[in-house]
Amino acid sequence: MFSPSSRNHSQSSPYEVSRIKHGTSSHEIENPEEEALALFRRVLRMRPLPSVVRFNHLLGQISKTKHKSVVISLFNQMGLLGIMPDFFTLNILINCFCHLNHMGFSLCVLGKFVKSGYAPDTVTLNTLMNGFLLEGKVDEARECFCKMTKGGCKPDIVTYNSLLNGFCKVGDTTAAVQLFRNMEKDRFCKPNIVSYNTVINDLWRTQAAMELLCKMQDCGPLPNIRSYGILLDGLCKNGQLQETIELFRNTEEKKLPLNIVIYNILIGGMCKAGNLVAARDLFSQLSSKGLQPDARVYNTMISGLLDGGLIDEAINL
DNA sequence: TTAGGGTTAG
Repeated sequence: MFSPSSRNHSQSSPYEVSRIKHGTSSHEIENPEEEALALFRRVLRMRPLPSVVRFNHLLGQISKTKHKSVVISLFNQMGLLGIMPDFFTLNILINCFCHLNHMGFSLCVLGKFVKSGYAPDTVTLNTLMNGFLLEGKVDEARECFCKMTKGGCKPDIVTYNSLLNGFCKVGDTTAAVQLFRNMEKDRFCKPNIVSYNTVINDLWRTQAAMELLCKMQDCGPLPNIRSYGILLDGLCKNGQLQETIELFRNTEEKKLPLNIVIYNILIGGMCKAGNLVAARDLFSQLSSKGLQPDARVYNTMISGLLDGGLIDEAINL
């Protein structure tokens, strides 16, 4: 039986936790979470007991409401009634432990998986890796990836992208690029737009980022507005004004849906370069493009004007 | 199939 201490819940019964949280009486069912819990309690009293599939349905529903420790408590109640967990139950349980930062318990369940004769699948792999990455444990995520794929688990695009993002977050660009190359070689799982944007976001200071964009334009997947946003931001940060303007024109030509973030990047870039005329021009274009300036754009424009000594204009903006 | 999950630009 699994019984980790919960960080977020008291020792009340699952149903009580739910009632307290939502302030309802025991007779009022107000949301799907309460409905699932009430149903679970009814199902526990049924004789003969329903199949494990029915229980999995309910556990899955409750798990989606983010009450992971409640799921674990219900799983234990199932055990007391002699309901054997199946492949799906165990994956749900692993997911709950991962979200509660109880990776030790997640690995215990994995052991139970193997002992019961189940082979962990892509869902198990992604869930475990996500658990490690949530804790910032990239090395453990990598080890998990290596061990499980060697053991026959097939990685999918999410497996790769999760690890890619993990490497980028800790600044391990070499590992990220290596993994990206492995994906390019993988016949079954080529990099997609998420993979490209993740790597471009990591390489924005380098020429390699622009080369990746060209590659996308030539061979696909086609870059989206976020790909351009990442690069425009990089060019602005590098002070490459001419390249910024060219790339922006390229974005316009491709008729990609320009948004307020793109304009804020450009306005900030122009202000930084001291080109307040261009910054003001971009700002004044917003309404004609159907875009509503938000607080951040105002902030960028006002800061630019103040830095340029145009105090009255900043006040009257 | 009942389970899981990825970029996140200002």
